[in-house]
Amino acid sequence: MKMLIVEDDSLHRAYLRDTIAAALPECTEVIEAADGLVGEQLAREHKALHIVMDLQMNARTGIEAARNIWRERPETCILFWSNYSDEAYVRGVSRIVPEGAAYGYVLKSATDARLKLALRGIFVEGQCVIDREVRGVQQKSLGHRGGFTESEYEVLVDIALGLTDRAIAHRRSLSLRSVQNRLQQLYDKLELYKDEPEGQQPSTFNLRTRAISVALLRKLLNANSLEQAELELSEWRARHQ
Amino acid sequence: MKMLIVEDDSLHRAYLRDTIAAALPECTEVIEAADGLVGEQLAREHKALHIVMDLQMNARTGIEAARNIWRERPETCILFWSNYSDEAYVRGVSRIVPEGAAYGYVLKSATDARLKLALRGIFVEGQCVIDREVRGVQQKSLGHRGGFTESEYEVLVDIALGLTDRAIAHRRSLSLRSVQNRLQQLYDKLELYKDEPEGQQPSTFNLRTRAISVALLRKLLNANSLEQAELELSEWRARHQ
DNA sequence: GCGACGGTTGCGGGTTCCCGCAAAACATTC
DNA sequence: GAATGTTTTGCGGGAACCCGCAACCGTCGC
Repeated sequence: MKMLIVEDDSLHRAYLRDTIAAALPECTEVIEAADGLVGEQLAREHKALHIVMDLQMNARTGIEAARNIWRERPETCILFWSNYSDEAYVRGVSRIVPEGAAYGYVLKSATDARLKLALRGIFVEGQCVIDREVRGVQQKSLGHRGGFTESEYEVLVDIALGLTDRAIAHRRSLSLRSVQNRLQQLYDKLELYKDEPEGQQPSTFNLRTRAISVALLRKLLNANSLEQAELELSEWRARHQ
Repeated sequence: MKMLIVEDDSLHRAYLRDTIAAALPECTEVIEAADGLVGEQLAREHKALHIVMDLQMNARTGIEAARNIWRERPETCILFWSNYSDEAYVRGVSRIVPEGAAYGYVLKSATDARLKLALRGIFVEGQCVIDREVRGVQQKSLGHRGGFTESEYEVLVDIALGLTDRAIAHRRSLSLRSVQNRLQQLYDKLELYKDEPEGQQPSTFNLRTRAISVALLRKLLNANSLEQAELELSEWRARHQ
């Protein structure tokens, strides 16, 4: 079995190497990459089918790298090993995992035992292994309890990119009014009206920017997801001269 | 010499412990904390005067913890050891370091040798040791080459929190128009007009939200600094019922 | 004293945004 | 097909925002 490690922190890389050696004696070869870009290349060269991947790297995000790798070889098994369980990450991952692929999402704060279990589960048994904390976030984002629909999430990203209503309408092929409706739903679900003072004085908050603010605080968005979205936006803008 | 380590990642904590033992043989006692909150408490209990501190922890940010510690004992020496050199962090740190205190800012990607040098420089010689990359950011933010003045930075934070012009004016004791002037300077310096298409068609970007977006992309702001600012805002709002 | 300069404030108009109201389009169910 | 619910769209008004213009201050240097 060949294993590829994609992780920018050398300490964590060393730890992974040791833990993999201990948990997977059948693993004969370990390759390492320090960022998503070379990770992608190595995966291609070595036709690696087993990958442990950090999210949050400079040259290329773990999510981007994984998407490209899965595009070429959808049967690849990938274990995402991250510090955070931000909804932005969880959403990003489940958006790209191909039909029936085995993958995992384990937090770096997990114990040795948890990580080893996940390694065996994914790479030997072909299971999906998702940490409890992560699972919680996943459920919330998909289930209807305060979760956001795909279209609401789309407009959230769009206003976070700084687009106007009109631009969003154009991009998503909607009428102006529909965009504004979605925004309203978004404002409702984010509970922007909660922390407004009671009185009738003009409100302290600009809803549009406040929405971005609380989305960031709630980890619905993060810097990485924004960067990604920015890329997609400029691609789109290039296509539509 | 007594040393306090405040760092949430156990691997990094172990690495620090080893490196400190190697670089500072005069260090007789090492205490550890896994987040800012207990870091603060331990600093108080042990009257620690030498601290290595991570930024970016859950319970309490390194910056908050350091501010509180320095408030009590301004002669404490603190080495900030962080993954990133975001302007938001650098600004946050230099905002709280007391007159004449010895401190350091070293990136986690630095080599062993660099870290050891910094440890001796700060804790033995009482120097300030700032990594080159960090220094670059610091200069830019203070020097006038595209840097932001304190007041521009203030309004940037305020709109990122989602405040209206009126609310900002109230908070900062300015007229409405002055706030809008500052916003305009901000928009200029962020070069929001750059990536607008030439034509006369209505612009694709909402300046106010776009400003937040590019500030995040440029690391002028990050999730931590926003959280912090959110706290200060709610304190302020409590004071003004 | 005086002109120059940067920062502040008021005014006004054009645009965008927020959102209630109601009609239309589509999907569900009986 | 009739009844019901959901989503989309247009209209319109009030508020907030962007910003040019002009007047008003304080601080310099001379």
